[in-house]
Amino acid sequence: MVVETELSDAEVDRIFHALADATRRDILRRTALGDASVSRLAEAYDMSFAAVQKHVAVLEGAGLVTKSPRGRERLVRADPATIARAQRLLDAYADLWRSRIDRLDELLAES
Amino acid sequence: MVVETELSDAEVDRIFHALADATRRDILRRTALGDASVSRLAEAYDMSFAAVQKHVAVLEGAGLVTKSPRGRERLVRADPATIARAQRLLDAYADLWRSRIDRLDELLAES
DNA sequence: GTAACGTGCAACCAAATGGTTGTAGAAACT
DNA sequence: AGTTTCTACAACCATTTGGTTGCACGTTAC
Repeated sequence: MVVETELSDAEVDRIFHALADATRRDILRRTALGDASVSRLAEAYDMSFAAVQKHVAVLEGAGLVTKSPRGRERLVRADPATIARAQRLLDAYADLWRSRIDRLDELLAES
Repeated sequence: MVVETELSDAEVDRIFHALADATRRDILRRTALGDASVSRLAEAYDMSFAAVQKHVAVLEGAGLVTKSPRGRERLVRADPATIARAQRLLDAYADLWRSRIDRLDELLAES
């Protein structure tokens, strides 16, 4: 059974903030396809290793990826559970919209 | 028929950045439930009218809400199409993860 | 043991963010 | 006509962000 923790505003902030950068979305894409070390990821972008390290830290702080030591390197892997949580957040807004449409339909039906 | 425009990195940046703030998410929630003027929205938050105005501008820049003049006020309404686009973006990452699982399953099946 | 590699972290810097106050214009009310 | 309401926008300010370089430390390779 899934625990389904409640997300605080700050946590949701971190998730969407982490997704609001093309480099971080690309890192998420790569690590969703397969684990990669930080230096391996850094090779792919036109910026310093430290910059990529910071991006990974932002993703990690949002819970979108986890890091596990493997020898001298750290393997970065995407956490699908957090992605699923973000999806459900957007579902909630879509639901609000649908409920609004339903209410408008009711009002129109009453006339 | 739906046009289904391709989203640029900058547009996706704006969508997720707009969602990365609790006040803006609440504005989106309120306007999804029903249109509201900027000043009506501003009453709900403990900050200046100008600050709320800026938040609405960020949501508008991301395409998550639209503003239409109604007398001297501007009605803010949520745009469900952009919310749906954001959902599909997250779907894409979830799909990547699923394809990875599938590949791992194949590898295990081969052994 | 020494050199090279991978990582983490601090210090620094320019630009963006999120808030403020103030000013000004258009629409509505009396 | 004059006042109030709603909105827009500029200027300003503190903090955060996203990048840099440099240094320290553990791990692997020779």
